Amino acid sequence: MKPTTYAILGQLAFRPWAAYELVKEMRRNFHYFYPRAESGLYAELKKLDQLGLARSESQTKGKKDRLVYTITEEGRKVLRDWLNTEPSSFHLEFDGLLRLFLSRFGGPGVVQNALIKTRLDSEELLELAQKVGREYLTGIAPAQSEIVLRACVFDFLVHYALLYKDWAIKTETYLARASQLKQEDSIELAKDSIRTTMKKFGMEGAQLGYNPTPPPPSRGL
Amino acid sequence: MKPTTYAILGQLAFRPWAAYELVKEMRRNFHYFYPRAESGLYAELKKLDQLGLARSESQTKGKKDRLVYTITEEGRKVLRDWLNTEPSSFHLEFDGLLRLFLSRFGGPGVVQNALIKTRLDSEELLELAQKVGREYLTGIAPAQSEIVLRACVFDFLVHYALLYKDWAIKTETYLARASQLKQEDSIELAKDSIRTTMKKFGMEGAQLGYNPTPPPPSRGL
DNA sequence: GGACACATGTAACGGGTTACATGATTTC
DNA sequence: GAAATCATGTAACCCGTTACATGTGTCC
Repeated sequence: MKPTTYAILGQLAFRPWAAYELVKEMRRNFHYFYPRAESGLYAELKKLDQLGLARSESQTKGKKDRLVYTITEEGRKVLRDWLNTEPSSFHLEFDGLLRLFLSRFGGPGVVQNALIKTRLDSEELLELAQKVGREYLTGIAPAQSEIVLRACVFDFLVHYALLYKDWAIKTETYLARASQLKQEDSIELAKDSIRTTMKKFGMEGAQLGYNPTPPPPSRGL
Repeated sequence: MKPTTYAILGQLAFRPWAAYELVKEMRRNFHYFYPRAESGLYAELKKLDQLGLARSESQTKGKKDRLVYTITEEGRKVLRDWLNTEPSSFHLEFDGLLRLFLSRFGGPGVVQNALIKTRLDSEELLELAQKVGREYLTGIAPAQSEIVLRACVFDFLVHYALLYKDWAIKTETYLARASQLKQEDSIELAKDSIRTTMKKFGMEGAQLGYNPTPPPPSRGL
């Protein structure tokens, strides 16, 4: 019983699904916070059947047979038990940030690349979120009756996407600025940035290393 | 050559490290956006040596020998090449959100559990971030000279942590409120939430499904 | 001198992905 | 009727984790 199993079982708990539809729905629902390769899902469904947690029934649609899976009582019980289990922590892998971190060992395009990729991906997510949001508002979403819970997921996902987008944009600006400064000034800029973030969120220590009277930048004349 | 390899190689590019220190530093640096089991890192170091991307030299500290790894020219080249490669997308696994999504199939504590766990984890990250931030501001951070780039990472991580914390808190409130409403009202609440989020971020379609004159809640008398 | 954290691994296991395979169905 | 897309898998592989194993400083 691996986590993936429960994700599928959970999706099955809403209603019976034909394999393909189930897979598509899971992509739509989980892709951004619980991504799994589609091939794995088909395999997992077979196993659920073998274990007696779901039953498959062949239905004819058009000329092709398709397997429709239904959760069993046993399946519901297993799912319920898992849900009463301790959740594990969120877990992120952010390649772009790693590259930024190491960017001084690469060519000049590394940072740009990482930030652009981040922005594009976040925008893709935002598109999707927008589409889904509209569906719920117009009442045509496939899981309309689940709207109360789904609104939480929606909310998370939108803010999550915006985190990346905003970060990518502001970081681009920040690094562009920093690259035009003398080293010591760029260091001050960095400290300012850290200080600002800390202050913004009420973290203690934000006043550290503060230069009380920064010499005004001498402009000509 | 897997991503982990490059992460280590990258860390090695800053300076030579004794295995243990390297592992600790990587934990500190990458744990929240590129987590890897420590045992794997030791194994990976050996492989870097075999491949000629790093060289290990035994040094004596106290009475015990420790291997100190240094990146080679070849290693730097490999790292550089990788950095010029396309980054992959960010990739999140958020068990808590999955559980929230499926919470109606579990007992009553599921949602609470998921939200509490989320908040605790986010607070842990915030603690760490605060500590690191202070180190940079006071100038005692181990990679002080990297401050310009690290400030970006810091910024991301703080906002990332706050995303979870804020979300957990507001979701708790939202769901508590929703659970006290009649079903139709909770649906309106959900739609409002979706609408608000969409509007807040300038997404089109936020006006959909809007009930122009919601009947004022009738209060007694 | 017993306990506990430090420091470094290794062997086995397992979950998940990649890449491919195959028929059916629609499209032009 | 050729090409593309739908629908469903499967077999191989690989990356990473878990769970241990072992010696060594260090603290009371």
